[in-house]
Amino acid sequence: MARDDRLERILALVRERGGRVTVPRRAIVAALLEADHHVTAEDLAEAVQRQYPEIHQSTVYRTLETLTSLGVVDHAHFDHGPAVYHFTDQPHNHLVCKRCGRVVELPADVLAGIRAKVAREYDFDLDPTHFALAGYCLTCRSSVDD
Amino acid sequence: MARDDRLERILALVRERGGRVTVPRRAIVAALLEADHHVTAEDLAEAVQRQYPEIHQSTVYRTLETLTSLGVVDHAHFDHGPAVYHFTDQPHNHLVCKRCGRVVELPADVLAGIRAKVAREYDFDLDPTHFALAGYCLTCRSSVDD
DNA sequence: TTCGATGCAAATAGTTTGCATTCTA
DNA sequence: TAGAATGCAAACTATTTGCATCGAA
Repeated sequence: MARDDRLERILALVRERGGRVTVPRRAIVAALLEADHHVTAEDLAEAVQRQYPEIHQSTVYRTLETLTSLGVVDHAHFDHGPAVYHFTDQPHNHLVCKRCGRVVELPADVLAGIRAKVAREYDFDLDPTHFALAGYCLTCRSSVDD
Repeated sequence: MARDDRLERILALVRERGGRVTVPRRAIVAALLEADHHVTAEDLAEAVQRQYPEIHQSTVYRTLETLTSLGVVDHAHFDHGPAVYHFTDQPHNHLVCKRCGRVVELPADVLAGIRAKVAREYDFDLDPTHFALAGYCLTCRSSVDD
């Protein structure tokens, strides 16, 4: 299946960079492929530990760091709370409600205009997906009372 | 001077809400008025402690929380590292370089268009100043090598 | 058989909380 | 003088690091 192909392709990248393909790395990448959405390092550790209980959280963090430097993985910050990891090939933004914490997804192209403008006028290459965008969802918006 | 007026106005707000005006609160608000720019809770604690060494960090956090719920103060998150506090009457965005950490300011109106669009199409009232926007500054952009 | 990766424990950074005490209103 | 705010210490969450050991290449 395509998922296995992706797994092998990523592991090959690791090798090409002089990295080693280990049981934990394979398991962590596989878990990320399976989750593939808004997972924290802790989520991943849990998933991986169902099969390999001895794999440590710090290994998960280190592997995610490695994958990040390979450009395969990136993370985003939601309001307070842990970072969430995702593959770099599906860029999208997150809107996080400051009141209820609900997360709304936003296709990356919605911010394309701003990105161009900021590049032009501020010499800054925006990666608008890195941080979530905060605000209030419709429900909480109407109940804001302060 | 105008700064003292602002101080008193803010403290009056605290009182109106049933809060109490104490020495620490006065000192913390004064310190924030003096700094008024990209200050962390720790910065504020330090500033305040030069005059009142016994004022504790946790009091600073609690006071900032109070001021936030009054709508006077807000904070923003830069890439990793502590939150920075500012008054709500000077909204602006921050662009933070993922490589060198440099912070570029962006007038709030640059994102006004997006804000309207997101409100219209996603029923979400964006507060784009809450999180910094990440990316690469011109200098680091040209030296990105991974 | 070397050196990169791991497991574990401990450190770290930023922030929050419980509780007895203090002091504003 | 009631109860809000404080100081202090301790807890907590997310993440990083040092180091001895293990195992992929």
